[in-house]
Amino acid sequence: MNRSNSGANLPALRSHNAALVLDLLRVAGGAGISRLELAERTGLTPQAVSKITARLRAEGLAAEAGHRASTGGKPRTVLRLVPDAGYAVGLHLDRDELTVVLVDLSGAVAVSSTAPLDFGAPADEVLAAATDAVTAVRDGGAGTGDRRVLGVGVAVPGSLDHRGGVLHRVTGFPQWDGYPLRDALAVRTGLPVVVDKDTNAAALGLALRAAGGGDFAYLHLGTGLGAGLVLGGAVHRGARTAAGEFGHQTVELDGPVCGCGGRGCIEALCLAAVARGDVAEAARVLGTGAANLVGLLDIDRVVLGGRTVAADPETYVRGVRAVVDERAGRGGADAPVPVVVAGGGDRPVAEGAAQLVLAPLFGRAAGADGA
Amino acid sequence: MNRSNSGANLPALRSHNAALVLDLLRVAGGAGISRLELAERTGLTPQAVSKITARLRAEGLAAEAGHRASTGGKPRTVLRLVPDAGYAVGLHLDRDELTVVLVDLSGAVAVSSTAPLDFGAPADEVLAAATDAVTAVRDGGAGTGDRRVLGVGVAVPGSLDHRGGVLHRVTGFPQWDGYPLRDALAVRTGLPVVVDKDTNAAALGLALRAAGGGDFAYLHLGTGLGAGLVLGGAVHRGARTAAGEFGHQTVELDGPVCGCGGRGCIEALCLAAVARGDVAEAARVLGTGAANLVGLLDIDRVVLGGRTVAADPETYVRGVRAVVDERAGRGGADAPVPVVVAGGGDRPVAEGAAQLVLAPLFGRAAGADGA
DNA sequence: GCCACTTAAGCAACGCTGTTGCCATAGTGC
DNA sequence: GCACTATGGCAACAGCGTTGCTTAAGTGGC
Repeated sequence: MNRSNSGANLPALRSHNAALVLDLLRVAGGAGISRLELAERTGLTPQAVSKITARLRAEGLAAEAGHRASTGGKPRTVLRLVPDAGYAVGLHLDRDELTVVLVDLSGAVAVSSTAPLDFGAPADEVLAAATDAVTAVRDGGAGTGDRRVLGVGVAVPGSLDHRGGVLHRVTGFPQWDGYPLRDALAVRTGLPVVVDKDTNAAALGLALRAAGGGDFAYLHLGTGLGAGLVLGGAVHRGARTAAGEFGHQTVELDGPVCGCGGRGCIEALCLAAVARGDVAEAARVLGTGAANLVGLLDIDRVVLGGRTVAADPETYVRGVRAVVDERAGRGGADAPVPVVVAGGGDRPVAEGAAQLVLAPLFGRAAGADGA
Repeated sequence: MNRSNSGANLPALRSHNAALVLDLLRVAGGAGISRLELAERTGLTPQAVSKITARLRAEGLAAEAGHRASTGGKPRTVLRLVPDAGYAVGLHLDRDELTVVLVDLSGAVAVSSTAPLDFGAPADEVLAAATDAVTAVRDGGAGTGDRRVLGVGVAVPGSLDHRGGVLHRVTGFPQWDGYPLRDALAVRTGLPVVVDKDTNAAALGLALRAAGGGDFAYLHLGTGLGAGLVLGGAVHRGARTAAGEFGHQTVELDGPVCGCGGRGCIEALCLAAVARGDVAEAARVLGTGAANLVGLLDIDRVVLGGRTVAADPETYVRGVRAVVDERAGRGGADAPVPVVVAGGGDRPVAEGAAQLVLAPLFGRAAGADGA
């Protein structure tokens, strides 16, 4: 088990194992997975897996889906996740745009929409727009009978308190400082709400597309430069939800002054290169930060995103990969760390926000740090 | 529970809760802790705590130690860890020196010794010296009746594979590349052996002196510059035990060439400043890296160590603290991140190595990453 | 000095967990 | 058609924390 500070009883044991199985079903996707594979992966006995999957089937979360070819005996029964057993709303509040998605348990987007937003408007107006967007996707799309919506995940720019769901100051929008977004939206929608930084949401969503507990970094280059970290399968937030402050790391001692008051911040250098059209240099600077990160945390995979990257993804991937590979080569690493770009424009953030709600179901809630 | 990839059964549940209680007893130290406090901290019922502590007492790991003052009813019985219920050997193999310690469950050093070592000598010779040192501390000291030694933790410089206990190349000592140190020493001593990087060991040992699952960084400045990270109470190693590569992060784009082949590595800049006697500049450079780290991971506490730091601890602490505080102030953090220096010269590494053996007892084994 | 009250800790019964031993089911191959 | 193999469920079981109640050990009022 883990190093969480709380004791475990039988219900906790049960939900831990159920989450584990559910996560394996999720990762298996449409292909499904058999009971014996589940037993091997979890270390539980086949009988225990049978009991657990029976419960999941009774709850409607899992279903049998055909059989594998026999290997000399009774063929294995394939189980898969029932995607529409639950949904989550993902809401991305950006500075000028609102994106909302409805995703099912498998992570597939059922409904999605985008609208302009003035994040600088009074809180009530923004909240009303957000509430309307949530209501719209809950009722939208075809076959909208009785969808079980588990909650709303909200991704916002800037720093905040994840535990309390309270925003801190967002650069350029001081009126949000101290605003209890989680509780306010929970009252309006009648749903549980989780709030997190946009980069954390994106990182979670992108990390969940792959299996396992690998360590993962998402680097977002848009109007600013930030990072989301997923360590051991869960978002690493730190005690104050302040982790991921990637843009203001110093990569040039006594370098040019940054808007934050520091000197030689990677964000300032990167954005300056972008501003003068030197994409290759921006990618090299970004790659330097990525290489620092990979070396420091032994990250397994780096994903780039954000509008600026989306404008010229190949140059950024090539530039970042070059720096990361070169550094890794010096360290004697065997396999290079993959560097890829996130697809889908800004939607990964909204999808990741929805995953903030779903992740606990799959045992991927953060540990002692940011739960 | 956690996001480990393995299922949990009743014995796992039991040992999880036992470890949790044991960790609270360890942190409480000589002051002890009552059953009801344990119940509050763990979230378990008082009755469950009674059962768990009864088992621990039966195994000799815990004992009753007096009573608290009454608050109107039966006074609480204080429980404490029995330190000599188990010991661990910590071995620090450095480039020119061998340090060995015997610590008890509470982390107190019972026996300790240091001897010169030629790490460049043939492996057999080094191993023989290490084995002798282990044997000496097992039998050394007073009242050496029947100490239960749980294992040997070994800290070595340079990169390695923690899982397999195999060394990679150590700068300047290529003959160790691929050497199966763990198994070799396990055979010679007849004890379980755990191998880790010196910085990781030091970080673990220093982090365990405080309670809780805070995120902690140890920065070691000696012949090189490295870091050990403790996230959520356990060492963060990454999938390849490569995390903590702090010294070769770039803090000056196109800066001076470093021995690693890169440019502007923090290690090169820091050591260059040390070489020309500019301790304040070295501290500033180190502080820049520390601030990068604190911002990226939302680290709670930074500890400095290593011979170079030990030569002028106050200047380093002051310099690093200045940079970290200044950066934190810009980010709007409330409380400054403490920056302190590790006491005890090189012994923290050996003590931490011993904690590599003890940590699992207290539920602080690494998670999916490096277990 | 006695009694009422409060708090701590243990005993016994209980519900629920995963495990074990055994059996039914459903295929393959001779 | 039979022997064999692998899958998966049924039933009994040991062990976990929980619940309800009892006993132990103090304080404070009268």
